[in-house]
Amino acid sequence: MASFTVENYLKAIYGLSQKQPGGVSTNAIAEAIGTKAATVSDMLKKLSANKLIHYKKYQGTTLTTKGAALALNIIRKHRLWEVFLVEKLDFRWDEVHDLAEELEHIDSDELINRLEAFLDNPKFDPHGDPIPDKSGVIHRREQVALTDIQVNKAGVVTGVKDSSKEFLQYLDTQGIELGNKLVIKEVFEYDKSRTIELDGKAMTLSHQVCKNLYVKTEA
Amino acid sequence: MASFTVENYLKAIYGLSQKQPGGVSTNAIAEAIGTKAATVSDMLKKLSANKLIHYKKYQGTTLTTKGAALALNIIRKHRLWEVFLVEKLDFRWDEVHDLAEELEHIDSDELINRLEAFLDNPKFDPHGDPIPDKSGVIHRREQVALTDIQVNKAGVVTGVKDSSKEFLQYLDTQGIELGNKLVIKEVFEYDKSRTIELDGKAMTLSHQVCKNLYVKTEA
DNA sequence: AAATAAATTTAGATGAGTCTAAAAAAGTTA
DNA sequence: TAACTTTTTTAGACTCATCTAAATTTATTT
Ligand SMILES: [Mn+2]
Ligand SMILES: [Mn+2]
Ligand SMILES: [Mn+2]
Ligand SMILES: [Mn+2]
Repeated sequence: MASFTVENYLKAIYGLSQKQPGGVSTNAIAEAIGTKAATVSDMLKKLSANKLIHYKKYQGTTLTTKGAALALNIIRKHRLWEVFLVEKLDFRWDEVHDLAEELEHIDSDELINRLEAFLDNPKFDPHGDPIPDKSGVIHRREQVALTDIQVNKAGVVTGVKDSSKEFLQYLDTQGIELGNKLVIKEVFEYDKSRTIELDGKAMTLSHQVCKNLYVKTEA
Repeated sequence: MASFTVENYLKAIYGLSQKQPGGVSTNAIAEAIGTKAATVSDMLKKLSANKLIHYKKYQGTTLTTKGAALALNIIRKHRLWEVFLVEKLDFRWDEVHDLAEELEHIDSDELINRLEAFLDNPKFDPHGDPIPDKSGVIHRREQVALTDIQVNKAGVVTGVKDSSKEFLQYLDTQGIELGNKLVIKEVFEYDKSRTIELDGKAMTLSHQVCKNLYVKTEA
């Protein structure tokens, strides 16, 4: 029903509102979508007219219930297609995002529900992000960044905060993947780097890397 | 690279040129795409400027090598997605066309080649239409319409000429599907209907139906 | 509280794809 | 051949999504 363009705006606003719950700025949307602020202003008027966002000039915007439902369905489709690409077509986790950006716009609930069943109802995508269910409900996992756990605390790698190709490929070079067990061995205050033991193997990770790696710690 | 719209024009021209090898008329394209002749005229100028078609005003159009290659790749994607939908997601053969119309525009050779391998390199789609290979080569099957074989001749159902929902669903009600073995028992000259034996079961088929059912006869 | 800077919106323009109505070309019939 | 019909193209207008440049509002500094 909604055009590709509208769907992309809604998805962008949804994503940004996770960080800026008070209202997403025009500039932030422009940057996320790769367009100009003037273009965004125009579009916000249209989205508002269609009751997809709450919008008052100069005040930033938030999704309406209707807008959020649409955004979540697109995210659901994006993540399920990513699972398909990795699990069934053997793509690597750093290769699937752009394809999913296209596939997410295929308009069929029946298709996505069958795909979900075909994939055995996965709850997380290849980057550890939760997959909204048919009603748009997301079950978030309790997980924390590696920077937030103490020395000698153990955990399992459950996701990435930065899912850029570059970061994912870096993790590949280090042999780090979802499901790995790790323990923090030492924190160097100097540069906040950490040495860890990952499935028995010792390695050093920069602060930058630790910030972007999520783990679930054992109760 | 080419827009959805351009891809749909190329596909339509390709399809129509199978019936009208001398050159496809503006009106025929308009009807196939569901648009107006004026719109098609405009588009033909653009396609011609992009060297995708041969075009002289008032003379009808044919695809260039470049245009045909693009069209065949879209057809390849369409048919492979249809196989996926039927074989992996358990859609019926009368349900997949519209979804494939969307999926065919996903722009990735890597994706479609992996999908092809995942499906075990099928040679035909769920309606019996041949799937072009990576280079755009189509291996056509020798098959004839049921109207073109003699009494007591046996054959195997290999495809449909009309792949409308209505016809496919009619075939479902009669239990006719690809792979069925049949023999023509009798032809009634009055209305050109035929009685056949299909996997042992006797039935009568109208001329209309026989025209649109393809079979491969045993040498 | 002014002045300045930054963010946002408006104004006006563009290109893709579409439409209706009118003109032109091609085809058919008398 | 001339008249009529059908097909195709052109002309002009519209929507959607975008842009640049200018105006306006809000935020920050002096
Ligand atoms: Mn992604
Ligand atoms: Mn998108
Ligand atoms: Mn089809
Ligand atoms: Mn299409």
